[in-house]
Amino acid sequence: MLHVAGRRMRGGTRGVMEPSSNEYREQRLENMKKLAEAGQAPFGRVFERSGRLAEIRAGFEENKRVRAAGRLITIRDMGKSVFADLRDGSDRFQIYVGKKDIGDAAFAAFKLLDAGDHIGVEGSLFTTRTGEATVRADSWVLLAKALRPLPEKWHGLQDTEQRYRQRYLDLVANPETRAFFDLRIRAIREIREFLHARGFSEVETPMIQAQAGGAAAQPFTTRYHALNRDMVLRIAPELYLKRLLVGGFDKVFELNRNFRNEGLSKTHNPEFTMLEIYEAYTDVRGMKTLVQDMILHVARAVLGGLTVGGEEQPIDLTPPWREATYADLIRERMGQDWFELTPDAARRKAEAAGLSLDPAWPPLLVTHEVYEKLIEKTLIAPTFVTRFPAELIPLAKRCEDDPAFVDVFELVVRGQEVAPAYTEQNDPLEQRRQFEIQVGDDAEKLDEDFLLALEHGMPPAGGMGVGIDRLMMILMGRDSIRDAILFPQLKSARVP
RNA sequence: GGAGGUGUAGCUCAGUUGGAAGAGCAGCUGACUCUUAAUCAGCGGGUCGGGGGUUCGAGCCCCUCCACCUCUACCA
Repeated sequence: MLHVAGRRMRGGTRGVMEPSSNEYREQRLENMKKLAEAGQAPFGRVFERSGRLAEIRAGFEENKRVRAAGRLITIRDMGKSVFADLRDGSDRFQIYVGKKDIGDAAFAAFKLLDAGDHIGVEGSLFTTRTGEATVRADSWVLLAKALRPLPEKWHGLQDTEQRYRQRYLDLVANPETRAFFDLRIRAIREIREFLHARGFSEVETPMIQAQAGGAAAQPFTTRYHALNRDMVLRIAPELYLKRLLVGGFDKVFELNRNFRNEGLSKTHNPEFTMLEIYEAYTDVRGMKTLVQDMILHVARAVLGGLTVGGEEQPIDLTPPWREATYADLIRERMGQDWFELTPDAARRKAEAAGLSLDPAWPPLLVTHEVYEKLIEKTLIAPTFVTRFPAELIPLAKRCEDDPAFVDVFELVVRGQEVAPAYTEQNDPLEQRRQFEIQVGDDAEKLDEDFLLALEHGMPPAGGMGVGIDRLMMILMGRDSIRDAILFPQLKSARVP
């Protein structure tokens, strides 16, 4: 086996990813052997450090004794002295290893180290002639040998496939990747704190369910052996969160993974992180305030301001955000008489605008295609699109003044749907009718357990879902969801 | 699922009309006690994604398979 090295797998015979023997690995194995002979165990154990490198930097004092640990990133060998950079999860820090300081044997052994190795050093802090804070080592210990080289230091790791398959290399080699995920982590923490501060309880509901509900998507199926039956992974937590409303949780949220059995695209990953929020005794207008406040809070906390999305296409989140009805947006794009046109005339007009339409589609779907293909992607600044046709959304309540529409909004930013919110349907009889329309003749698919819960009385409530991966894409100006997820789904490189 | 693009050294990339596979970084050897992409001298390193074909000759042309990227389809 040659050269696989985690890069492209060999074609036709899809090899299981296995260690390749190459020159680099052989050399490092040789160095490891020599280090062991010099008394350095290649895979060490605990090393008590004075602090992370950022803490050592913050507490810098000339001649202060410190113990520092990290990964060797670069090594600048000057002969009888060596400068090298250590990196840990917090910072980069320079160390200096001088032959006179450390002794001939330890110095010779130090030269057997390779970039990528983890070491610990003990020594005193000083400032170099060029003004850089540095640890002058008087002893060092190997903590872990790296048998493979890290990606190159200038260009980092560019190969998209390798960046996703071996994300750890991307994280080591490309600081901006690490920075993105640090911000994602921070944003999620801020969302939780924001909701906790407003009295919401975070809950966990089943991911393995007998029946998929709460959205219209294909589920992943799985087999529960002990019960001898097929189960599905949830496509949404909605119906369980509503059961909790019945049970008396009047402010709840869940922030976790959903699974949808769909194709991959730059905006779709089959498992994605979703925030769902339900609050009793409010409605979609309560959700509007909540989501706006929440996104503003996250933007301020994580990015320090309300201009988001990076430099290429900055988006100003300063409120108030635009609000427009679905029908008005359609009329704005397709003409004021759109809803008075005959179905044929509307169809011709949509086709003239560049859409290709399925002949079987009723007027409602033709109109919705106009919205999805011609309008949504043009909404760059945050926009609440309200009052969708009732047929499209079976889990929401009708508008009080016009039952043809439901009392909902969809928050669209940068042409992407970020957060749908509803005044939730709490009438069990009406909910049953909607489900019956949805499932048609297949009565077995009716979620009787959920309807039973509703019959015990669900308080009126506002509910909302926020796609966290897409929210991060918008905040950070990334075009691909694969850049927003640590380990995005890829086709397998392994033999089944 | 469909269309297009891409795949060359560990990494980042060149490679002309089909005519002897290259550079930088990394690696190895040597020099060098304040470097910052250290510097200087020298040396190795290739299944050109896999398989098949055309040709005197293929990294380059053809077929096929694999992966990634983009568009598209599916997706409330």
